[in-house]
Amino acid sequence: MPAKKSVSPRKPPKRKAATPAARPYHHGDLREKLIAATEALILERGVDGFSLREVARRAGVSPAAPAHHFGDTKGLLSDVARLGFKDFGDALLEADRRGGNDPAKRLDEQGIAYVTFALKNPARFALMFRHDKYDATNEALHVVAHRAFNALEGAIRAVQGLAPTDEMTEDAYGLLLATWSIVHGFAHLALGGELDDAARTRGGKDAILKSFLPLALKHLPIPSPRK
Amino acid sequence: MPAKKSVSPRKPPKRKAATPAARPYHHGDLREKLIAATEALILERGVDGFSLREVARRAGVSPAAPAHHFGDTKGLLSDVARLGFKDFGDALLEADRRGGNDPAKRLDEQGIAYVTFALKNPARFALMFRHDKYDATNEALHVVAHRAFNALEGAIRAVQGLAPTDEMTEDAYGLLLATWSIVHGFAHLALGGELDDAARTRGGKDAILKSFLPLALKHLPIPSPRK
DNA sequence: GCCGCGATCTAAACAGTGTCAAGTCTGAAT
DNA sequence: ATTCAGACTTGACACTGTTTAGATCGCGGC
Repeated sequence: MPAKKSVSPRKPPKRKAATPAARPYHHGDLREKLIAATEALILERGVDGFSLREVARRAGVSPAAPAHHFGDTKGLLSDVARLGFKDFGDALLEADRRGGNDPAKRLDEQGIAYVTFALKNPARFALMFRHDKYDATNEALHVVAHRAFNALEGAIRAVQGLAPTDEMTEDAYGLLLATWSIVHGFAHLALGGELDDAARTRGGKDAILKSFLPLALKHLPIPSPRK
Repeated sequence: MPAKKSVSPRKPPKRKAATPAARPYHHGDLREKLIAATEALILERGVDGFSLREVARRAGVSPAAPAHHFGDTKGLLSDVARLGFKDFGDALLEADRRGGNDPAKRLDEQGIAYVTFALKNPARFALMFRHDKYDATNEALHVVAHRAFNALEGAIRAVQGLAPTDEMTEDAYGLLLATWSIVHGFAHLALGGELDDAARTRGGKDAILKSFLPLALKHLPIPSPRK
């Protein structure tokens, strides 16, 4: 880094350099760059290994630069979490679509998609459910999070034969809780490494998704489309 | 703090103060004091709000004092987690005992105990499943953690009619996964505040434990003793 | 043409963190 | 009585997030 600068003692104060975007003071895409750097960093070091200064360092700006775009650390992480919830909701809705007209299949596909997303995007998923790390009052975030949740509730309603406007019955709510709990818990156990020992003895690397998850989901009393 | 010291310019180097344990340099119970302070602190500020210096401050010692008893921060948190797993295992085994000879009741009681422990000891529970916060290679910790897990597996075996020496069938392992996932997921959702909105509209403060949890557990296909 | 101006970024500082190296104190055994 | 190992303190270092003041850029209005 310093090698580059040592050539010219100070940046030549010419009005315009030969190349238009040689070393722009404004580089314009800093916001996106910071978000990308954040996602890479939490993937490498985990949510708690995140450091605002390290992100700024990777983006090639000063430690105070991110503040202008995101306010503070929580602001940046809120935006990353928001993007995570967006993709998460997309994945669930896509799975729901795959279920077609079969309510049980819709639910089954969503359950698989829920856990799959968590395992394919461990850092984002971990961040998304670490409420202390981002701003809970962020409205845009709340919207996409609710959208993802509603995908699940929609399938539950279909399974129970409820119209979207019907009030949730106790039984329907219980099933919603059970389903959400089981996929959420499975994702947490898998991400926490709690299933690694078992995976080592009972099949290969991806036994968790391919074998364990269906095994567990089979025990939810939904008329299973896949037996 | 300084007010106390300003009275005497320096501690009088008398051999023995009038009161034997007036301001002992060694106070002997620092280890326990640090653990207690840690549990209080993570309860107040969450696992991430923990600070080794703050704990030392509360125990009335210098920032470097804990190092001698626990090595580093992870050492201290490992011990706190270990104690948590000890009590957790106790709670599960006690619930198992309450189940008597009814395998389904044993499992049901353990499920309730699992979530109840999490909600009554939110900070400890959160720490216990934050593997990055403590030393994973800690042997004593691994022992008590495994003990808690075995309580659950024991009930599953009983439900499936397997002897303790029998190999777990696929179905039994699936049920174990499903049960663990559902209680673990439920606990995480509840602790994350994910159920608070629903709890507000569907019953009072403790609707989560008294209403939601049985509602969810009912959907596990175990011959329920309480129907 | 240029000039100001808001947006963007830097530099320096502050309070806080965990950990380490040295040094000081203490209680007890020798 | 002196030694001595353990318990603890002191001071330092490198790191963190955030704030303040100032430098720089690009663009719209004159």
